[in-house]
Amino acid sequence: MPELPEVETIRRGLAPHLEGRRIAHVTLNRPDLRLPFPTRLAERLEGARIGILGRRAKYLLVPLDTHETLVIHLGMSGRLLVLRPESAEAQGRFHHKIERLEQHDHMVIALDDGMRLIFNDPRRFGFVLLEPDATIETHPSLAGLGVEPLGNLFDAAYLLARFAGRRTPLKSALLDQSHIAGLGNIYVCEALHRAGLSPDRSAMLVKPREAERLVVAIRDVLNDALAAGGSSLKDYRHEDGSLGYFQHSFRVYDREGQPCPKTGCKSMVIRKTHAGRSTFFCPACQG
DNA sequence: AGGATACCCTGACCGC
DNA sequence: TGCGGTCAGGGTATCC
Repeated sequence: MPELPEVETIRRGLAPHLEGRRIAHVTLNRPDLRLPFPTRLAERLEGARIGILGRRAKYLLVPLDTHETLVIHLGMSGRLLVLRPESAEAQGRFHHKIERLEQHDHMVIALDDGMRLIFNDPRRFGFVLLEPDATIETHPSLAGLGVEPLGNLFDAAYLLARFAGRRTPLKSALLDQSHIAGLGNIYVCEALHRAGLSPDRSAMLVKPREAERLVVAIRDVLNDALAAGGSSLKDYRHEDGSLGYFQHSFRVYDREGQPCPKTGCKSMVIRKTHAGRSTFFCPACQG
């Protein structure tokens, strides 16, 4: 489920429960996810106090007073839950269909106030790193990441420079984390529609004025998603990172065959694949 | 070297 | 109800 807005929403949701807490106990229920768990992960975490949560692209950063940072990537199906040990919520979780989730609770971090942070991931495309603070940015997984799309370094000039000479379709270029870090398949589709640009355009052929539109569209779609996540956060009593996407805000994603939502456009959303991933777009108003 | 493809894994869904 | 095929929001290894 997680692209940048979802990971950021999870970060905000987890922060009040984790920051300042000490890790009491760590349970690993298998040796690996997509990657092996770091060596001696439990011992290195236990006793550590958690600092201010951060985020880089789709990575959640959990700094510790041991001068190491726990890095969590949720992959496609990863979820983070915070549960009270004996709460009604926990009981409900067990007695309802969600009990199946426990089957994929791969890492459980018990805090000094009794709360438990649970990393659940059915597909196990997620992974966990534990690295010294000083070398986080140079870790192979993070070293090649491009700019944050909501940061000051992201603008039309940057996009044009990165796209120069790239024949790849615009859709693929936007998904490339080495250009813009944090966009995923959904928000790329949404941003292209908002900008009125075809996913099939060669990246190198995007004009300056179009790049401006694209930057605005990307920022807007991410900020809208963050606002939606933020509003749904308020409704959570036991904090739960698994907020999901704000379904109703999608204009083209997963809407194959439905009318293009752009005012005055009478065409239909179609689907095609780029580099193995589905792209949803309007062939009429995305040129 | 850049760009497309295969693959990791489980679950949901659809048509038969 | 079951079975097979398809698809899924990500990242990386490996090919051309």
